[in-house]
Amino acid sequence: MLKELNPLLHSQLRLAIMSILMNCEEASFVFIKEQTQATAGNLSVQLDKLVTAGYITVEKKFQGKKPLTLCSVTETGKEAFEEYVNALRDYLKVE
Amino acid sequence: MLKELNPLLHSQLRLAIMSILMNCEEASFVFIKEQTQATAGNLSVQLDKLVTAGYITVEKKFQGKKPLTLCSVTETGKEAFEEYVNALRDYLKVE
DNA sequence: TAAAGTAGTTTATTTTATAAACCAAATATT
DNA sequence: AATATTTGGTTTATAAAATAAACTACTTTA
Repeated sequence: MLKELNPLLHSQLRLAIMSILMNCEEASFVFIKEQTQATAGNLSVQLDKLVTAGYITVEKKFQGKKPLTLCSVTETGKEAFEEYVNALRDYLKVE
Repeated sequence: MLKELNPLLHSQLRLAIMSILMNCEEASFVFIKEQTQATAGNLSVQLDKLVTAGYITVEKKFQGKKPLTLCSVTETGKEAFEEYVNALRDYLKVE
């Protein structure tokens, strides 16, 4: 029987965000936006959902006079991502 | 840059259906329903979408007096599934 | 023969994703 | 020095998708 796929992670944009954050210590809003080609609005909404779930943290600072939003994945987020990947493997494997 | 994930395949239930069909020659409506734990209504709708996309074929017969709906993946479906898997790999890999 | 089960489909509702509109501050333009 | 324009976002509205509930038709069982 196939396992449930965490619906919070089974979304293209949120998965892309998590994928980026799993591969670096932190990433800015602008960087994630460029990498994912997402609109700012969509990105903002999806980041919020990941924050609410406790999968990422968001820090808002200033770089000189420009706002700078930095995101990074939490321990909970890492675990959820890894569990998702494991669940997904069963769907993808073809003998 | 991350590739687009085929939205028709990036759905838990449709992915599960395709996963099952990638691993056997054909599967019945009832079998897929059991394996996926989907409701009949939801399964019916999602099968239709896969048929419309040309990813699977559905044959309706009778087994004695009971209806028997058999599904199997098409060549187009196999290709789409493999492309999806490849695109997804980039999201999952963590160095 | 009435009730319950099987194998589905259709339709309505809820959830989700996405885009459009908006806001505040900084920088560039005439 | 007012006025666009750009940057870095958020909020809200709309479109699309998933899901569940209701329904159909036929069969089996009590």
